[in-house]
Amino acid sequence: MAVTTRRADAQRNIAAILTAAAECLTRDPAASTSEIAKAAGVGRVTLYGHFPSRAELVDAVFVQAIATGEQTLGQVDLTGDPRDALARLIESSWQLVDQYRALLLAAQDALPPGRVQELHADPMARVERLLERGRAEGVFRTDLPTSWLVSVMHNVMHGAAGEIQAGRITSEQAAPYITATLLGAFAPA
Amino acid sequence: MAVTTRRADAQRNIAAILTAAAECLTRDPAASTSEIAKAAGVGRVTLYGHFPSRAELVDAVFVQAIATGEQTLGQVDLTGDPRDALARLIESSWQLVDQYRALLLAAQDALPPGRVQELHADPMARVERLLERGRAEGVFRTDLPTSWLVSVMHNVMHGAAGEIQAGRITSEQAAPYITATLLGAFAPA
DNA sequence: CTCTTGTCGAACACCAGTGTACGAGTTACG
DNA sequence: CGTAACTCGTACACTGGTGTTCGACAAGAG
Repeated sequence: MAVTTRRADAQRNIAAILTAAAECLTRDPAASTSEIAKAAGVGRVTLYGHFPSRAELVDAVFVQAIATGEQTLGQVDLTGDPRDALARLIESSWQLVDQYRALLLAAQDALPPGRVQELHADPMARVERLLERGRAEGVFRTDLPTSWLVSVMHNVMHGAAGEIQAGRITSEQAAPYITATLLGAFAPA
Repeated sequence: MAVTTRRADAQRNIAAILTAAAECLTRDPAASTSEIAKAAGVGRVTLYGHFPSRAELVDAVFVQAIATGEQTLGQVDLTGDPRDALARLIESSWQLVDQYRALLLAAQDALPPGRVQELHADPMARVERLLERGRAEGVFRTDLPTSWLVSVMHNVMHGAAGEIQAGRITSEQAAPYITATLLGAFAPA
C-alpha cells in the first residue's frame, strides 16, 4: 500500500495504541478514546490521526485478536478420534474466549451488525470441519445441522465465562465442564 | 404502603407506561425515556413523576415480565419422566426467552450487576428442582453441578435466539433443536 | 363544587462522549 | 541540517441522552 513510508515513531504509536486499546477494552468494553489514548501514552488527537473513528479502532483490535487466536488454534492437533480432537480444540478455544470475552462485547456494540460474525468465519470453519469429520465417522450426531452444533459450542463457552464472572465456577473447572457437556450434546442419539 | 390512594388516571398512566416500555425495550433495548413516554401517550415529565429514573422503570418492566413468565411456567406439567418434563419446560421457556430476549439486554445494562440474576432466582429454581429429580431417578448426569446444567440450558436457549436473528434457523426449529441438544447434554455418561 | 392530585409542554442544566481545528513544538529521515 | 512527517494540548462544536423546574391547566375524589 501507499503507507509503506511510515515514520518509525508513528508505527510505534500505532502499535502502542493497538495494545493499549486491547487492554482497556478487555477491562471495560465501553472504554473511551481518551482512556485508550492515555493508556497508550499518546494524545487523543494522535489516536484520531491513525484511526478515523472509535469504531475503526475497535475493528482493528478485534481483527488482531482473531488473527493471533487463529494462530494458536492452528497448532491444535485435530487428527485422531474426533472426540479427543474436540476436547483439545475446546481447551485452546476456551483460553481465547475467556481472554477476549469483553473484547467481543466491545466489538458487538461498536461494529456494524454482521461484522463480528464475518470475522469469526475462519475459527467457525475449523470447528465445522472437525464436526463434519466426526459425523462421517459416526461419533457425532447427524440429526442437527452442523452450524447449530457450532453455535451450541460457542454459547456454552461464553456461558462458562458468565458463570466464572458470577463466581459459580472457577477458571480451572471451565474447560472440563465444557468438554463433558459438549461431548454429551454432540453424541449420536 | 401510603400509595394506596392513587388517582384513577395516574394508575392508568402507570400501566400505559409499563406496557409501552415493555414494547419499546423489546424493540430496542436502548430505547430512551422520550420514546417510551411518547409510546405511552404521556409526557416525559409524567413518566418521571412515577418512576424516579430510567433504571427503576426498566426494573419494574423486568419484574413484571418475570412475574407473567413465572405464571406461564407454573402451569407446565413437570411430573412423569423427567426427560419429557424437561421437553415441556423447554417448550414453554423458549417462548418466553424468544419474546423477552431484548428486554433482558436492556435490563443487563441498565440495572446494577447481580440484579438480573437475583430476579431469575425463581425460574432457575424450578429448572433446578426438575434436574435434581432427574438425577435422583438416574436419567440425568450427576458428574456436573446442577447449577452448571441450568446455565447450559439458559445459554443454549439464548444462543438459539441469536441463531434466529442471524437467519440460520427458524423460530419453529428452535424448540426441537434445543430439546434434542439438552437431552443429549444432560444424559448420564 | 371544590380542592387535591396529577398532567402537560417547554425550557434548562448537566454530563459524557465523539470528532475537528489550530498552532506550536518535536522527531525521524535523507 | 533542513524539511516533511508527526505529535501535543487545548479548545471547540456537536450529539443525545438524563433528570429537574416552572407555571398553567385538567381531572378525579369526597
